[in-house]
Order: sequence, then C-alpha cells, then structure tokens
Amino acid sequence: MRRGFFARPVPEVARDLVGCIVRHGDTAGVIVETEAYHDSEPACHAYVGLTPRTATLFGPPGRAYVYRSYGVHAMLNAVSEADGVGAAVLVRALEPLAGVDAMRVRRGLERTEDLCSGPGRLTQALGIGLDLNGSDLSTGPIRLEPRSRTWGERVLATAPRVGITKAVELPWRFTAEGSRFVSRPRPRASALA
DNA sequence: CATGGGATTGACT
DNA sequence: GTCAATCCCATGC
Repeated sequence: MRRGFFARPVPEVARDLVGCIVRHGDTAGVIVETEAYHDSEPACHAYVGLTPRTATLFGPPGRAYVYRSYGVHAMLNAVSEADGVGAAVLVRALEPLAGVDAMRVRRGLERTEDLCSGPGRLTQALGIGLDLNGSDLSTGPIRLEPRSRTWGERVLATAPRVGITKAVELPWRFTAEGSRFVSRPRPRASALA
C-alpha cells in the first residue's frame, strides 16, 4: 500500500481499506469491516491529546497502532491523516485468505466464520501482538496490500460504530455488505454513495 | 497514590 | 439475554 494512501481524511481511508488485504507471516485476510476514529470526536483515544498511549496515533500515517482492550485483547489500527493529527482506522473483521490452519490453531476453533470476525479475534488469528505498535504497514511485519480487481463489484455499507458510548451518531463503520465474516452486531446496512 | 473505565470476548442462565 | 476477566493508563486527590 502506498504510504500516501493513509494521508487522507480518515473516513475515506476506512472506506477504501475494505477489500484490502492484511498479511502477517504466513497468515492473511481480506478486510470486510473497518471503523474510523479522529481526535476531534470523543470516542477516539486521541481525543485526550498527546500522551504516552496516544503517541503512535499522532505520529506519521501508515503505521500500526496496536493497543490492549479490556486488559485482554490486542486491537489493530492503521494510523491516518497528516503527521500531528490523531486519527486511525480500526480493522474489525477479515475474511480468512491464507494460513487458515494456523489461524485455527491460534484461535482453538474450527469454523472459518469465527476466526477473524472481530477486532480481538483477528489479531489473535494472525498472531499480532502489542509489540507491533508503531511498526510500518508498508514494510511489515504487518503489511496492507491493495484490493484485488474483482473486489470492485462488492457493495459497501455504513453504520454507527460498535462498542462506544460517545459520538455514537457518526456513521463511521464500513462493512462489505452481505459478508459472513463481519463482526457482531451485524449492521443494519445503508448503501454508501 | 487510588480509582475508574474501556474501540471485547466467551461462557453461562 | 447477562456478566466477569484483566490491565494499562488518564485523571484527580
């Protein structure tokens, strides 16, 4: 993925990442769900300003922001917008593409639909840990790759973001409509222009 | 220094 | 449907 891809308004980056590929080691998946976060709205970690926790968010675009959620799960984000702006795209669900057996071992599950259908699940399936916070998404170890040509046919849907208590009205969740690999709750789809 | 609160998940009623 | 696990960090005294 070109580095300039991420230096744009974060809702656009989130929308355009649906259909792209996340690769880590021998595992990979197609992104079917994302959410946008921006320091101007209170659901974003960067809303509180520059702190040790949010330093990666305010850094240059195209890096990974990986943080621990609920003391348990690792969450993968792609830092976006200009250096100095705190914004990122949360990757919420993947359709497994490669290394599916390794994903099953890491997750301790068999059903393909359960391997990567949630932000904490997909990091476990791909073996993505907190040590990758700040790493470059163009060079790896985590890499983001462009959409395949066939993806252009898929319909995109927008919905409110999941699991937040503030700025709940913003339609900044983006999903591949009809995908069985989107996380719960399934969005009530509204077509995106 | 103490406290409260999560960008969730999985197990259980 | 409800609920606990689990821990980092931002905030306030």
